[in-house]
Amino acid sequence: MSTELIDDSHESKSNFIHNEIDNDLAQGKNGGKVLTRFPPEPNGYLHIGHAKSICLNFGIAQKFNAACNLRFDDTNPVKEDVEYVDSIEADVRWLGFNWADEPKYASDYFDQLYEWAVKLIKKGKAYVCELTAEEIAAQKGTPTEAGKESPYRNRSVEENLDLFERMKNGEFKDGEKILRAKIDMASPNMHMRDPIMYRIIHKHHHRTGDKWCIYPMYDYTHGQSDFIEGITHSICTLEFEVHRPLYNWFLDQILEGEPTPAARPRQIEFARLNLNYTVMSKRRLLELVQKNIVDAWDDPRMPTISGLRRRGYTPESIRMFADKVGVARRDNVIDVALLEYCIREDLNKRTMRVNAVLDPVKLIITNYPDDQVEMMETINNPEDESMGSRTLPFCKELFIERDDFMEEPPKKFFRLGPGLEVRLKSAYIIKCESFVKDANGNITEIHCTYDPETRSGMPQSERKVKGTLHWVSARHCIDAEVRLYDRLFMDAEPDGHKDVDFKEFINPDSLKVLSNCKLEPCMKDVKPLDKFQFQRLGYFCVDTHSSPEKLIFNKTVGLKDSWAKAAAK
RNA sequence: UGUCCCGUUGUGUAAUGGUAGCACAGAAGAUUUUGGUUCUUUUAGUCAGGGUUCGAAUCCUUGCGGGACAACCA
Repeated sequence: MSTELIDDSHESKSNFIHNEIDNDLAQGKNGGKVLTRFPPEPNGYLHIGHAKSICLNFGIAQKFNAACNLRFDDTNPVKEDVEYVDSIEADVRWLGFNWADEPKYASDYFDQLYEWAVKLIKKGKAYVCELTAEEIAAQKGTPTEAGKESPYRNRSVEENLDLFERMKNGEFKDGEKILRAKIDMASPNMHMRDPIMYRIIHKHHHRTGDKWCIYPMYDYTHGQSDFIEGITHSICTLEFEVHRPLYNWFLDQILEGEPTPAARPRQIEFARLNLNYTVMSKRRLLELVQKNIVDAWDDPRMPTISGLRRRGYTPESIRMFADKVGVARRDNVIDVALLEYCIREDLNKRTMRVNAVLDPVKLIITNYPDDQVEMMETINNPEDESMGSRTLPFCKELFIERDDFMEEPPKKFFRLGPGLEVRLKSAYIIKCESFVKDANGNITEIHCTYDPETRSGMPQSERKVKGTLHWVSARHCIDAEVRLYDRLFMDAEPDGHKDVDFKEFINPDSLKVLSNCKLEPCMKDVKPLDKFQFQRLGYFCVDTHSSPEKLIFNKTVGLKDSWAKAAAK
């Protein structure tokens, strides 16, 4: 396949966030500086929704000649793992983006965060609380009803300082005490009702080891991490909009009294991506993996970046997709057809066309010399002349697709049937004379004659015939396994039903393994992730578990099939 | 029965008070040694009412609809 990269860096269309940044720049904010960040929690693999965010954040960096940080929000050692850190770095790089400097970690800021927490305590803005999780939930109130104040809320600064220090020193068990911000239990914003800043977790952390047994909550960490890094624009999804006042409150407290406070990040929210016929939450995806409903995080049916990669998607196609879905604030569900359009668009330009017969039936050319073999020249990619041509062997015994023959074909069937004529791509025009069936009524052989004057390139080959079929030589072809995929869920929004678990909608036929596929001999040296168009069928990608002894292909996406559409009517 | 956010063809996204456009999907046709590609053509939209204005998708207002928020998750 072509290794030429498609430069799509200038295609990126504008969106409301770009406009806001333009406005900020025009007003001279941040001294003309722009810095964004992509802040995943390393508790799962990245999915296509993250790809949207990655393209947005790194895309802003490209557009404004700025940089984008990769920062791991690793504040919860219970759920996080280096496996995820590694996969996230690999996925971002594979998508084609480079972050500024080394990857950053919220855990790099634990010391600073601790210092600031002490400062808040000293200001009387934070206190150690001993309520249980249940008690806190009970006294938190509801969105329409104010909460109650904790009985520990008015401890002295000295006592809070002492207790917090002892929390840090490991004197208490998990859950015994927490540090809370002292804000307003009656706030209409639930996040302002004395949110938790620190909790006790006696657990080894992938970066800080056993240094800490108290870990800051996301809400106490995220805004300050952005501030520390000098992020100018904190782009995040809509659900964090209600957190914004809290982030601002923390920064207000921390920066109060600072002589020349540094610029603060501006948070701008956008609507997360939803794709129909799949789920898009790490929790759901984890469940699919853990319950072995799919192979792994990189199962080709998964909407993960690694799954799409293994399925045969290219970084260019995913970037094109991110660009086409746009960025806005209203809820959206994107049709997978758009994703499929993007990958077809890309693969059409770059993949070599090869002959592959997925469900083979033997075709015998009765008037072709028994031992003759001809090498037929064929073009590698009609969309790209520079990809050249190759030859493939033709002989008396071929395989064609079982679908390409009908015993009693309807009128508009432009393929093979008794008495019908078709062209064999890059070879001869043949005519079906007869066929053979076994005891079960399955067709085992199709007998045809060929017209020697119609070899491709000869004048007689110009003759009009209705259909052109792909084929392989039965004496030269190689075997392969081909995996066909269908959508993982049968419902357009499997996660959108209040009373039905999303797993109820799993498509039992989402994977179909074809083990008797025949490929033309040029395919014997393919490498994992090599991509091809199987002529007339679709785009296929060599699986990561494929080997020369056992070739395995994944179907990325089918070609548009107007015949299937017409036949279905 | 709180606060906040959001309603533009089927789906997504533009139009920053001045011609409602683009893409995908759908339909019809042309071309084609892939029923692919490419190229034409085409269907279809401003949630509803009221107001401001010469002029409203855009501003105001009321209603309707959708979403977010009550983890020692992020």
